Amino acid sequence: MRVTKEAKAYTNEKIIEEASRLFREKGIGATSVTDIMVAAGLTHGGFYRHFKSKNDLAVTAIRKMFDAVIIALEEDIAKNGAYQAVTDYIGRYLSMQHVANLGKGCPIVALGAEVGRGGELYADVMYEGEQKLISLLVLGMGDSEGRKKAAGLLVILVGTLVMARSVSDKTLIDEILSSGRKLAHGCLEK
Amino acid sequence: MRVTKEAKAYTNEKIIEEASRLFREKGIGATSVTDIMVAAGLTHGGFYRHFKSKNDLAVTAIRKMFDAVIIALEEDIAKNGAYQAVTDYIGRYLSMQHVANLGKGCPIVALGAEVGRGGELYADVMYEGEQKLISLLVLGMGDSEGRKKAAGLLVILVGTLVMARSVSDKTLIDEILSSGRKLAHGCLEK
DNA sequence: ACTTATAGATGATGGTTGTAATCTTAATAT
DNA sequence: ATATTAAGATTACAACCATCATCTATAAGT
Repeated sequence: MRVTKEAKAYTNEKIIEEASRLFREKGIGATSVTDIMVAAGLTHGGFYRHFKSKNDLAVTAIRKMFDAVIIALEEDIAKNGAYQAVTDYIGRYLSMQHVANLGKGCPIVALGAEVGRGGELYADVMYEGEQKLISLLVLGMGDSEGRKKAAGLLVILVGTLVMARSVSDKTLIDEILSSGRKLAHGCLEK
Repeated sequence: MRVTKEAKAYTNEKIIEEASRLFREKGIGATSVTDIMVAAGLTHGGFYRHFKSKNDLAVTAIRKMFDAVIIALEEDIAKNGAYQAVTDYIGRYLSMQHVANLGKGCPIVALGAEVGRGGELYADVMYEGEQKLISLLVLGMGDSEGRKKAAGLLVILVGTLVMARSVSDKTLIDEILSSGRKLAHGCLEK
């Protein structure tokens, strides 16, 4: 049964949305096309009317994940100024909620290792997203050598979250997070 | 055909060895039992004479990966002193070779995200390995608050490598690595 | 020497995977 | 109003997957 253009556009967005949640929750390889379509309330058959392949969707979904982070950060910068926005960002990033909420979390942490194995397939989207994110973080840094320092901040955030998620003891997670926060705030000084 | 005890022990070790390479190269989920057994020069059937399940092997293999790092670091400490050994470790960790050589690299970077999704399955081995590694890194740190600083150093190493591997442009990788090195050496001061 | 235990090979299990063909139905284009 | 197009459902595919049962040949225990 054919549907309206609007309905198709809605479906398309829904697929991307569910995919970007599932990919982060379970990994790209461990998420099947059927998983995604069922989550979107459809059967698997219609998938290829929307995307050329699962990899095609994955690239689109990763771009979407970065966009969400970037738009939220931009808005916060516009509202509260860059320094406050980046400080907030650190707080959110290195929170227990971010450790637990795989599906909405940072794509670098969730997918970095997996896309690193995929050769050139995902390198471009990751590069683009990371660069845009760093550009925004720069605005909140002290100043000189801002870009290098911002990249350093992102490295600390990513490393902390990967390590926090790799263990399960809450007390230990707290320790890792607080250690990461200290390092991260050190990046903002001067 | 039954084989000698020695032959079985050799096979057992070979399976673990090939698995720890393949798991890091392709991920645990993307590596099949058959992949591992073929790499070890056998067919898939004998696998369950050695391990109760694929997950059982994965836990063993992860422990082995950490052990290799830890033993090498201990030896370097014994030979050249802790400060020099940790400095060397940073150099090796944040090298182009480590970015490229997935199969022999740091298990936290290669598997951190994937085991983070596996619930309690792998949390203990990861915890153990990370703690032992941090204990050794402490020896090379300035002194006071050594453990917290060592954890911070490991966070920086992990974050840098995850990011470096997520992109493919050599120049960019170099930039990320050099930025990580600067941060890492900053941890050693004072 | 003879029995038993078992490492590894072969083959089957029931399941899942990404992708493609075909069908149905209703939205568009004419 | 009719013809065409295409979104999504159904079904089919060939290829995998982890695990298990069975077979074999031989090492280990007696």
